[in-house]
Amino acid sequence: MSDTYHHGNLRQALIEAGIRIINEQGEEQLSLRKVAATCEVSHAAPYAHFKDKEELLAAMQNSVNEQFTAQLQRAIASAASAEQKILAMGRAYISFFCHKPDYFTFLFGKQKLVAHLTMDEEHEEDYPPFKLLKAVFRQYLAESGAALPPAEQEVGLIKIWSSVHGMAALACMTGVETTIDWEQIKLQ
Amino acid sequence: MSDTYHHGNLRQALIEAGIRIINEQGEEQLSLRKVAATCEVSHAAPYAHFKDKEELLAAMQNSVNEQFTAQLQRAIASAASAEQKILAMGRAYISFFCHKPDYFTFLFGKQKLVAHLTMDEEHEEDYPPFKLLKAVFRQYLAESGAALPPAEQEVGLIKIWSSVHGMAALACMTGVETTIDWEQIKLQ
DNA sequence: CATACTATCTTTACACTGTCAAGATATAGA
DNA sequence: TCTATATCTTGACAGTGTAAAGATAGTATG
Repeated sequence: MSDTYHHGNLRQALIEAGIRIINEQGEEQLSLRKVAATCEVSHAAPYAHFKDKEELLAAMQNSVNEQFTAQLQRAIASAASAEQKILAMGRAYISFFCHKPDYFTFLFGKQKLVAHLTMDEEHEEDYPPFKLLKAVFRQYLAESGAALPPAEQEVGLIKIWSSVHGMAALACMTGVETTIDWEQIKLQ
Repeated sequence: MSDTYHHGNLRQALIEAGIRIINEQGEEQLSLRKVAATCEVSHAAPYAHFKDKEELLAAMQNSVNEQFTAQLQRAIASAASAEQKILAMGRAYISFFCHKPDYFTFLFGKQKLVAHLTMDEEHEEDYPPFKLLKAVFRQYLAESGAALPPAEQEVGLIKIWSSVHGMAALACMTGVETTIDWEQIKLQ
């Protein structure tokens, strides 16, 4: 199969066009027909390369994940110890998605909630469950007598929330809830 | 405006029907027309109560969040210290979504990725970035000389991943990246 | 070279979606 | 009783994913 068939390499072109649309217009604006039109091809042409819309989406995610993995790999290359590598991965992880925020929602979903994850009291009313955790966390800080600066308070809060959230995700999807030792969640 | 107008209380009925559809058929199967049909009402009737499909979705999320908050509140009621409350909230958080897994994806998005968050080597090939973290984490365990049981290994891994993931979400959505002290991510 | 074969792409069609506009209907208030 | 308003129905439209049938162009086989 040649490289300059009817279109050239439509499969790859569709993947790249889809990713470009997501970055420029957001995921909810992505449709098979629009991707096909971007490649100047009929609306049913993608079905020669992908069984589904889902299969194109999966191919797009694979492509993004390759870039993501490459960046992580680059980050740990120069780190000495494993602990350093973990920290470097954390930085690279966040850096990657900060430069391409649409990739984050594309890979992980909506996630709008986390915008409320700050300790300031302005967005207090936004997300009730998190408001509750904030209040309890302030109480915890008071009890433990620690006078942390605001930035560190935020980090502590995020650590708790994201740990629990990640565990809930794991437990929901895999059902391994009972194997988790909850005492491990404790602060510090 | 009476309580037994044409339909009774269509607004509430639509919200409940929508939630039921999500629990029984999944979110991707939810459509305005199907919700309307479930309430035995014409396909345009919801527009008397909701401007958008999005507005109905938001109302449904509010309803679920109310249940969620109530369960968290119940959990912390009997806890003595703030630290105990945080742990109780963590347990209640996970318990809530374990009993209604579709609520989790409904509120937080896809999240299928986290199914790979186990330390067993079977799903190793699933998600390359996470595979990388797993390898580095094993290396870290070896370096630190700790012989943790598998369950605790998983918890450590989840703590790191979910912390970084949660911080990436925060940084992407709010742009507060620079205020975070990364040294805090360290293990323990 | 001629033929058959296969991958690729187009055209047409269908059911389904969200949304809007115009009209019907029933309740509330004057 | 009359009017106004909220609620609901009907009908329409553009856009969606997808399947079927046909056209086209490359590849392989004789």
